[in-house]
Amino acid sequence: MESLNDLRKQRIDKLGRIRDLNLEPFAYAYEQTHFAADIVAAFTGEEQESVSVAGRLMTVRRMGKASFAHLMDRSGRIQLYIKQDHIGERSYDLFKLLDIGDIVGVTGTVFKTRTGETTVLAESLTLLAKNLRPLPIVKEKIEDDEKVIFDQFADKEMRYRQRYVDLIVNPDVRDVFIKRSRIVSEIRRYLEGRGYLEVETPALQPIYGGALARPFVTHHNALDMQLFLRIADELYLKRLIVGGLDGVFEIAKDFRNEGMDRDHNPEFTMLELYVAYQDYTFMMDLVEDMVGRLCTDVLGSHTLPFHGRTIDFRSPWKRIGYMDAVSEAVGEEVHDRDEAEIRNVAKKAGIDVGDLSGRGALLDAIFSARVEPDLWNPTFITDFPIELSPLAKKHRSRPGLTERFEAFVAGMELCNSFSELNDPVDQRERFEAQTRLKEAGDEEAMVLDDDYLRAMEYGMPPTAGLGIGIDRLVMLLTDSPSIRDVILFPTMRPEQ
RNA sequence: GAGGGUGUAGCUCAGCUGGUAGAGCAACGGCCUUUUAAGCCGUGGGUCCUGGGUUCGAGCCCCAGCACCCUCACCA
Repeated sequence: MESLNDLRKQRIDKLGRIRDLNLEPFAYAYEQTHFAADIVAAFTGEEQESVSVAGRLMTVRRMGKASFAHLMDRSGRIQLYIKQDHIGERSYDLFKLLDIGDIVGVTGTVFKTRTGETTVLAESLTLLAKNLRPLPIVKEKIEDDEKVIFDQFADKEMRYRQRYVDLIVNPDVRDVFIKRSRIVSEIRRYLEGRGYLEVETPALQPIYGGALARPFVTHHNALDMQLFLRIADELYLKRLIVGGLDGVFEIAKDFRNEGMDRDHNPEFTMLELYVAYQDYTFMMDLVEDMVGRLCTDVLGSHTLPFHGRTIDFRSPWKRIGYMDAVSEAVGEEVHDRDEAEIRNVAKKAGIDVGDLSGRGALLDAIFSARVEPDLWNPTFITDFPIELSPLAKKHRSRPGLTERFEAFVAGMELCNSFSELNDPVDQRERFEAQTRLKEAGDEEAMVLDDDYLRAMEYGMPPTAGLGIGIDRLVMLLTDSPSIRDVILFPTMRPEQ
């Protein structure tokens, strides 16, 4: 009788047998004096050091009255050697009742086995938490300095739904999320070090804005009103620029009610930064410098592997104008062409323009199909058409364009930035153009935000703004193929 | 949203042309005081994703559904 239920019953039965030994299977605390990896790194083979380690049993090899096991803590693994004549009969009886997955504390002395593995010779063994549900058994060995893994826990659905199991048995997964955490704290440190203020703005908004996207809608009972989950922080952060905070950033979840794929999750983390008295060229330099800093400080290199190739994050990144990139891709100048001419160019290039209308949308179709996929090493695409950029300032010298750039890496958009539009009259006209698109059925068009315009009418300094998708940045820096590999609990349909 | 794929023991996977459901690891019992993917001997373990259908008989064929994965479309 050993279905999952029976395996659980066996282990629940062990709880009683452990209590029969006068031991409690769920402890309150345990004093750790060392972490596994530190012991392994520091031990020379001489000293008779006593250590207390705590963690999860990952392997057990029993040989009658003596056994070896591996314990895993936050730092890594260390081998345990448990001998009945060392820890006593009662503790060894306890050990015989333990399973892979149990959490234990062990005090003992460090030594090296005959085969040279640094090991803790146990003097005492404490059960800290009994496992009742069998863990996937992943085995590994080192062959020709390569780690070979057997029976890896690989089912993506189970890995995402039960991330706790994934984290226990797949050390690479754990490494990715540790790196993610370091990347975010390094960004904070970088920005705080330059005097920018971290702020928090509403996630529940009566009017959504700051990006072109469909929102999630919710309802507030007490106010009996519709609220939207933010699709961007942008308009609130720029209100703070009006308010004189001059340099503000926010690292927060945005929510967009759209499709999901390798690089889209409905909730995702965005860094937005606004700096008064600067323009988009300042922001380009900042992005290049900050990402470069992350490469060296977190990953230890400016050239990183990604999808079997290498990404070179060294400065300076390539910079190319949007219209130049499109012209080059189709082998034809598109700068001064009107909508009909650009439609023809797109068709000639074999791009399905379907029912697209508007010069900007057509250019974007060409850009997405012919330019974006080929941008492997970090590249700034600059000076986007005004139709695509309702919150960006008109280019100071090139009509029809805005002072805006996006950085692309490995065919993926990494960030979006512009010299912020600070002319309230111009901004009102752009909003009105968006309203016309919305009335024509564009569900992603922006909604006019009167309070934002009111704020801008009080006077907004020239400002550079930036948004970086943190999830995508982490994907690039950790060679992760899917956004779900860098989000601890990606959005899933519920089970059953 | 479209197309393709996958779903069998706790985990990783076999399962032929439709004929009583298999392996390794894990578990359980026995032996074993320097092992390491996996010592030796033995035992048990299944909603074959779900619901219909065809058939004497379905893990396998048909229909519908669910979940996940991949590609494409939209989007950051």
